[in-house]
Amino acid sequence: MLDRRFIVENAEKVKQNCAHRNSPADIDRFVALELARKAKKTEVDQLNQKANEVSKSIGKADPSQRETLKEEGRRLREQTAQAQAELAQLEVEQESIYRAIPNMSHPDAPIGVDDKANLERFRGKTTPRQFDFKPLDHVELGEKLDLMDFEAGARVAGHGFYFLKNEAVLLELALQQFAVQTLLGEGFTPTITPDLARNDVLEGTGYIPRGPETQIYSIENSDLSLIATAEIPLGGLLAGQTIEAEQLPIKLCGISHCFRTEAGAHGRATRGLYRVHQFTKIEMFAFTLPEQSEGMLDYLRDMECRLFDALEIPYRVVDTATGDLGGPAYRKFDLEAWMPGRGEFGEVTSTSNCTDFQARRLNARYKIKGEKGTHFVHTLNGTAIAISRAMIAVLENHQQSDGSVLIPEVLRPWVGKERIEARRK
RNA sequence: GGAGAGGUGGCUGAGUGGUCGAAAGCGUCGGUUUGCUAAACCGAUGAGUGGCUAUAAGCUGCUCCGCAGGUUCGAAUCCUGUCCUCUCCGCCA
Repeated sequence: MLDRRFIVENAEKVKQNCAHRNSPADIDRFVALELARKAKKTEVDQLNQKANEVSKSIGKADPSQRETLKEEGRRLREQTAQAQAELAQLEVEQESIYRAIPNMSHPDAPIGVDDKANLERFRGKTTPRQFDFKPLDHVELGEKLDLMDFEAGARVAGHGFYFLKNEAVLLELALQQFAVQTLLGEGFTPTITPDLARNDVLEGTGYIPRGPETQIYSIENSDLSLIATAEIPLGGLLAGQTIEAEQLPIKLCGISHCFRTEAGAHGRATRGLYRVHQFTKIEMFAFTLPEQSEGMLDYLRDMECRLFDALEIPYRVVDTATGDLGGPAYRKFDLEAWMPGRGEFGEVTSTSNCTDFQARRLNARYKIKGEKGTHFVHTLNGTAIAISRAMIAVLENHQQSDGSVLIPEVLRPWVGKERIEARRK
């Protein structure tokens, strides 16, 4: 969330930003409520002050005075309770608007209401291959090479679930190893996170666990949900904590399963591994000082480029338009890999600078030695490798005319072979 | 799953109704001492959020002792609920 005072003092800017980001939040109403809230809070404080004074005096008072003072105290506490109730009412209304206000946007982010305004910034080192045969998509490849079983997945858990088999399993583990080892070399602390998290952690990171549009599976009779990304538990890592400024930046690598209901996503791009309910993801996450976050975003994006360049996968880097940023992101870059089977680019990574938007809700702060007070950290997240989508790109880009798939050089140590041979069934 | 113990400031830990935002120790910061380091000694040292003054510093209100309620003029302290942690037992990869 944004700073309340910032909203009041920059109402016009915030309003314009909301327009750019398709947010219906009523900023004028919010500002009015904020002023009313402050006034009411002052009233509550003053009543409390009087009541406290009376309460304190009773202990020292002459016994004959006590009953009169008690009566006075009772009366003041009643008034306080009344004012407090009014304050709470204001806060409830304000909160619902507050939650709908998105983060501010980076001045260089392309302005536009949806993903059509996204701007391609540059391309990866690998250029798309010219195939001298008709490339298959990963589902066909998977079937021919016996790498995935979607039917069995559906029998066991429904549409959107799958079994990985044979080399696909080796490939998944290899992609994990490759990503983790690369990040390890860059000083990221590797973690395996819980795959479930409390709903307040979800909310702190900007995910909404309930409601008709939710992407989140929640666990019945508990306040736990399955995580949609390791960003959630990693953000929660410092929830409610205050750390020393010199510990920043903190670079984390989180390995987790990700679960998404994909509500309302039926129809397009649901074939195969592209849009599934469960996948493994290696995620990068960073806590930084405010002045470090812009540089860190570039760094995370460059890490993603490095990984996909090394996998010899063609991609483009897209600067996400304001209307497509979601709530918490200040700026976001996506890598879209070329997927020959689909004949189009498909999103494989996404990295965001959330500035202090998540930190404020998570209450993650830092303090500078020798200085009074605390400040909110900045949080950033970025996909290192989302296995299912990376697997699509690897299989489709590295398929050969004889039906086999060449394993990218960097994965061979972990796959243990250089090629997935076409099978003779 | 069963039984028990406990959640207090950066940490350890005292505090059972008013003088408690909270002892003491550790840590941290500043100073004295010192050839240097260490030690010793002295002093300072929680956070959030408003207001006043304002270069800065400062002054001041309110809130916060896991969280939410309740009792009371008054709650870290009493009551209820809830979450979490730890120990033991059982079960289990």
